[in-house]
Amino acid sequence: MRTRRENRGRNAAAANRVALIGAAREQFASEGFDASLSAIARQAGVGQGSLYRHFPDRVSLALAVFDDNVTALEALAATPASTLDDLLALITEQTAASVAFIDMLHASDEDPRLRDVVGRVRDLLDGKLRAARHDGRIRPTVTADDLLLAVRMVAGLLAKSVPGERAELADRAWAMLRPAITG
Amino acid sequence: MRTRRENRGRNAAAANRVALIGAAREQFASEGFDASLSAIARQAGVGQGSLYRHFPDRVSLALAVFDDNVTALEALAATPASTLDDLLALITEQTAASVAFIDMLHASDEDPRLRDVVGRVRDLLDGKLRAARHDGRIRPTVTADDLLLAVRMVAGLLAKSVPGERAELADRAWAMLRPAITG
DNA sequence: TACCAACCGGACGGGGTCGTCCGGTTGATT
DNA sequence: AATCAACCGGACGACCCCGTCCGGTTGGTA
Repeated sequence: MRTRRENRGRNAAAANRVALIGAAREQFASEGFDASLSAIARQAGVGQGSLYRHFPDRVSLALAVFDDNVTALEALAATPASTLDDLLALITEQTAASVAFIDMLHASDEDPRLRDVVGRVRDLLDGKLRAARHDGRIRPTVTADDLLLAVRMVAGLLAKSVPGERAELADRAWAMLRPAITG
Repeated sequence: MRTRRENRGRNAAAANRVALIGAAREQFASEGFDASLSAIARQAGVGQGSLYRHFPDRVSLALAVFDDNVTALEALAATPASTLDDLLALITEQTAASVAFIDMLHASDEDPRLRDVVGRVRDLLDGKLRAARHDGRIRPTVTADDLLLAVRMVAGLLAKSVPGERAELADRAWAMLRPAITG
């Protein structure tokens, strides 16, 4: 929460943008994708006007927040040493950290920008899956869509649970799902 | 949606109650546990006042709606011929039919009445699980809590999906989870 | 210094919900 | 017919959110 005096004037734009993204990250994390935009502006110490000037709609704000997440996933996947399990673990960690990221993974929403995010995640899973088919013990019938389904199941479980219990719940959930993947 | 004239007067109470439960069932099904109470009263063709007179709070209305669901589950479980799979199938069917029932199954909520509902479901799963340990092929380490976890995973998946896709999604989800149960 | 483009905060209108409160209707009872 | 307990619908005040609009501030520039 920034003070209200320092963010006026000509070159406050960049700082305001950063503050908005930070506040949005927190609100999205706890409240989900439908978090109140007013609350985000409030927490950022910024007027409603500035919020809408920087981010014309809720989706563009969400993309600014969660692009970091997907970028981190892509960076991990690009490391040849990283395994499919590593990737699933990071996704799980990210979902545990933010209800809105869970919401984005489901994206039954119509906005194509949100579907693109899911597409990127799916592609990463697909890539690692192909690599793992050779290296590890992967059940041959498993598809990338199956993996995405599993991710969504775990995510949906975490969505409606107390943050403190998420890590343990995720472990139990993956313990049940892993046999279906590794055979 | 009832007409507005027939539900005045001294003995309209019972009819209003029925209309409210019906409207609530529909609204809860599509909007989830947080459905608008105003909308429910509106759809029932009943004033706000009557809604709150019959059901002082949202939970009591939800209980009136979903007691039927749990009763049906208990009836099925009481049939000796019914299997654990039958029970899981009916639960899945009920969750697919109502977002609010999904919400109730998670009940990270503090209200003890909601937790009781989950408790009843858990007990049913526990009973059938014990029976199935003798009859069918059940992995011995599986507990009732594991089953509840699986149910919640599938439910959480269905919660954020288009109703039309739910049946197929549920099938795929259970296909992945079944190995963890039957071993 | 005087100007002004760029940017800002927050008020505002429109819309929704919640829960309460009350005047009005109904029909059983006397 | 007169009464009145039981019950009803919906208005109402308090609250919140969304998205726009505008007067006000800032600081670079001439």
